[in-house]
Amino acid sequence: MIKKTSLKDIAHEAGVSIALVSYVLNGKNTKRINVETAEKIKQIAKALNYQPNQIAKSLKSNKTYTLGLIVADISNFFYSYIAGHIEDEANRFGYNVLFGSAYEDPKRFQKLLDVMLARQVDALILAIPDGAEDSLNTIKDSGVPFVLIDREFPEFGELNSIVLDNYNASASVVRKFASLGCRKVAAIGLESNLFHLQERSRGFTEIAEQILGPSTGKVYNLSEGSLPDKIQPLIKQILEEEQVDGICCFTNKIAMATLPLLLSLKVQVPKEITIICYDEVEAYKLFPYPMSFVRQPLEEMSKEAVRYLLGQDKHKVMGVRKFEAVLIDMQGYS
Amino acid sequence: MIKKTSLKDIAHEAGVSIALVSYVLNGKNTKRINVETAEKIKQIAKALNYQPNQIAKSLKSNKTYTLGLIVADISNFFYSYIAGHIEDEANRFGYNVLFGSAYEDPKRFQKLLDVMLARQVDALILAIPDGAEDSLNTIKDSGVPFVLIDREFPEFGELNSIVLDNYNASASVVRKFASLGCRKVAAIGLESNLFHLQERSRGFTEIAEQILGPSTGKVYNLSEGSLPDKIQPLIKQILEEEQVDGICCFTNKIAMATLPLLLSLKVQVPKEITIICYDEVEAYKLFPYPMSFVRQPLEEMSKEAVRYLLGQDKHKVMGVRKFEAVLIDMQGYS
DNA sequence: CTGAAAGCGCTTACAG
DNA sequence: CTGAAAGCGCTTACAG
Repeated sequence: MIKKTSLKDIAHEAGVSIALVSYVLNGKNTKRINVETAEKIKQIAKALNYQPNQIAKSLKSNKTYTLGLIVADISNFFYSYIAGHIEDEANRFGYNVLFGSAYEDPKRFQKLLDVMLARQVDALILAIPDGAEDSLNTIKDSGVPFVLIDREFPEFGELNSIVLDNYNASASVVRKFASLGCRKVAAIGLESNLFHLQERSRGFTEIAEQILGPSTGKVYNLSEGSLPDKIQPLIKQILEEEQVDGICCFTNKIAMATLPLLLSLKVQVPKEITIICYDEVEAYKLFPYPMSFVRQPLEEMSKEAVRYLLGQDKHKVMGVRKFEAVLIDMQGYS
Repeated sequence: MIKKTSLKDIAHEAGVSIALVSYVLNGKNTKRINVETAEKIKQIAKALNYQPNQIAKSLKSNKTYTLGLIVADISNFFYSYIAGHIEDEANRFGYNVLFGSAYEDPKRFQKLLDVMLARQVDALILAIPDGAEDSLNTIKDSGVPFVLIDREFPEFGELNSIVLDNYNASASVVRKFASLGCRKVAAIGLESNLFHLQERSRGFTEIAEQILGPSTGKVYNLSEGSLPDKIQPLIKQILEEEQVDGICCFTNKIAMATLPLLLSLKVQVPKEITIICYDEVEAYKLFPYPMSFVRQPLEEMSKEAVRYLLGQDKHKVMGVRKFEAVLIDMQGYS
């Protein structure tokens, strides 16, 4: 019960060599093997409930059929949704997924990365934190195929990256605001050097300037940790002092801090303020007022990452692949 | 860059045996080794950026430092939250987590299980689906330490399980309804033989009978797939024909189908109906009316599972450990 | 048609 | 103080 059966056990039982058992069970050199011997071996393997030891296989083949996935936080729906689709697609290729959350901490990220490389993962899908550019060297030096997801680092050349076209997404957010009659909008973002967030800001400000006029699209950045404390004064400031009539939340975390606040402050949505958020969460279904959100094609993006890594093309350079967002309108129930 | 450095490389470079390098790098037999040789070896290891191959280590040691986690659906917050805490705690023990979603499908579950066992995971944390009792034999025969999470199978003896005290949780739900003045309540559950769901039903019906009177606590079960279609007629029936004044949703999925419906039907909460849901989700923060929910101590439960498996006690039988729920009141913003 | 042998990268009891 | 050797469970070129 504790001892697992190995090729040796089967070989012993069948009175043949280990090599032969290996050939039979793997269906190799199959034509030159005595049919009866083969049958007998298979019988015994089944009877002993043989399960090949993947560790031993991996040592020989240098393939672990394991995909390493490092996200910011698996308990954030954005990443768990991605993780689910990555797993599904990986399974299709006979792969399993080893995951880790780096919580946007470069040290934790590097540690997870080291562990995954030591475990000889065949490929990596990574949401690299801000400030972990050093880890890029580890990754490149390892020679393990990788794709960055939801992150890009243009200053490091054309790294394989699967990202939203964030500039464009923000542009369509601003256009949506304009079409809903907004005159002056604001966005709440995160204090971060991450390029994809910068792009959100840049698109927001530039397009606001372009279609609503100068200084109509300010972006206010908070640190993730200070959200609970600082979001309320910020919202008040934006609404009262800045006379803004449209707010865009740049992440679902920010949205989940902002929306309850609007409810408790009894701000009239969308009469006083129009709301557009990045990233779909189920929670929006409970928000009683009309709002819109930016949907990333996450399923497609996840699967694309896996297909690239496990398909034919892993040794070609993919470079940066941008996906277009879809803006979704929600009516609310008020 | 592609070729990883091995003990052999270091040994060659240092002009010593592989064994010696292994001893030095693992700090074994350390006192009987020439200090200078040791230093030299360490230098070279560092210079060549040596990372031990875990696969080879595992083959020898029969330890993979991998924890297998099979949940119903990683993209459901309930499980991704658990997964996050399991990972954190596992990391603390030097372990990594291989995960899979079985989507409540016994075949998928068995397949994931087989793969994880073939990969020689050191321990398993499992949310076994309804109808996958056969897999229990695979698990037991493997001899791999395991804990069921959020599931229990009393008909199979005292399997290690970490669960909510679901009977008690439902009891406190009913008491809460009563204290809020409800006279006749109903619950919406899932068509399933899973014991923990049965217990929720049993506690609900029995305690309702006890404190509100006969036939005051019916449970309506829907299949997960039919939720989108059948929830609306069911809610209408419950409200209009059955004259119920309190509804309990037995899972967060059911809650996320029911609550938006109440909004769109403009049902007055809590005037017409009082709502209590199982399992916390962030979304409740956006629900504009007062409601209550059953909070499972998931962090503690997750960590307990890991500690049992990776700590001292893994070869003792843990049996069923029940955790008590906490009922949380939410004011809403209406 | 089948087997002995080498080897994947490590560890460790044993011998010197 | 150090090394040769066996072995973890597999695969596979080679020999017969």
